[in-house]
Amino acid sequence: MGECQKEIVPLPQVFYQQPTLELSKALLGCLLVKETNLGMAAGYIVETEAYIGPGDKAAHSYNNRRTARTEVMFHRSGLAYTYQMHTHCLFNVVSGGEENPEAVLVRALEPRYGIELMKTRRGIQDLNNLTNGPGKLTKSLGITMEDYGSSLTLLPLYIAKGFCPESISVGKRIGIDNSGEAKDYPWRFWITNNKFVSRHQKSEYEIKSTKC
DNA sequence: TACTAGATAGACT
DNA sequence: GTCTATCTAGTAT
Repeated sequence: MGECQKEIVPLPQVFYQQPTLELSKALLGCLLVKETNLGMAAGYIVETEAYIGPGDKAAHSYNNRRTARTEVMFHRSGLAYTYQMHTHCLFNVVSGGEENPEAVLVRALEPRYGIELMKTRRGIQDLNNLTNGPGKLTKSLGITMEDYGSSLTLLPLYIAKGFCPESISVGKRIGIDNSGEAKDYPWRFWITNNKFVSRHQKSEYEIKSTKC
């Protein structure tokens, strides 16, 4: 409302061609946008996890498992990989390039645009509880299985430039306790001290941002 | 902090 | 047909 949204445009394909771990960090601070006939909803990405293909037991594509569900992971980077989990839909960014099935899970957002719409979709008023989890953010933005395989460089679902985080924390991934040694890999990234992260956890280390 | 129910798609036998 | 799962919300301890 009254805010200047003119500069919100999708990031180019080349953005998605960096290595998955780099992409996971680069996505922090970016704006995830979904436009529907109800309006636009968007938030800054504040938490991600990397899932690195055939060698990662926690990844759906472990051991190059190629099924109807994981098919899109084998396609080009920058596509949306949505996945139904219990009653929720989770959103991943395909990475790694053709025939290299990697992905970045977006775990939490900081609400930015369309906040009233998000509250309506979630049926709650608490801003702090709106998008602080992978299932919550998809519901807030209206991301569904219909977005499976869509390009993030095109409307209605896309990622745009946001801000540059001062510090990034690194730790173990969440919710993959049955994945053997893979559960200890430090492939979770979040913006240090951001209150919208899904879970507060001790970081293994922190990265002071030098890019942007 | 710990547990449990909810309620569903996809993978596999 | 059976089992598992990148989760959430609610309740009990």
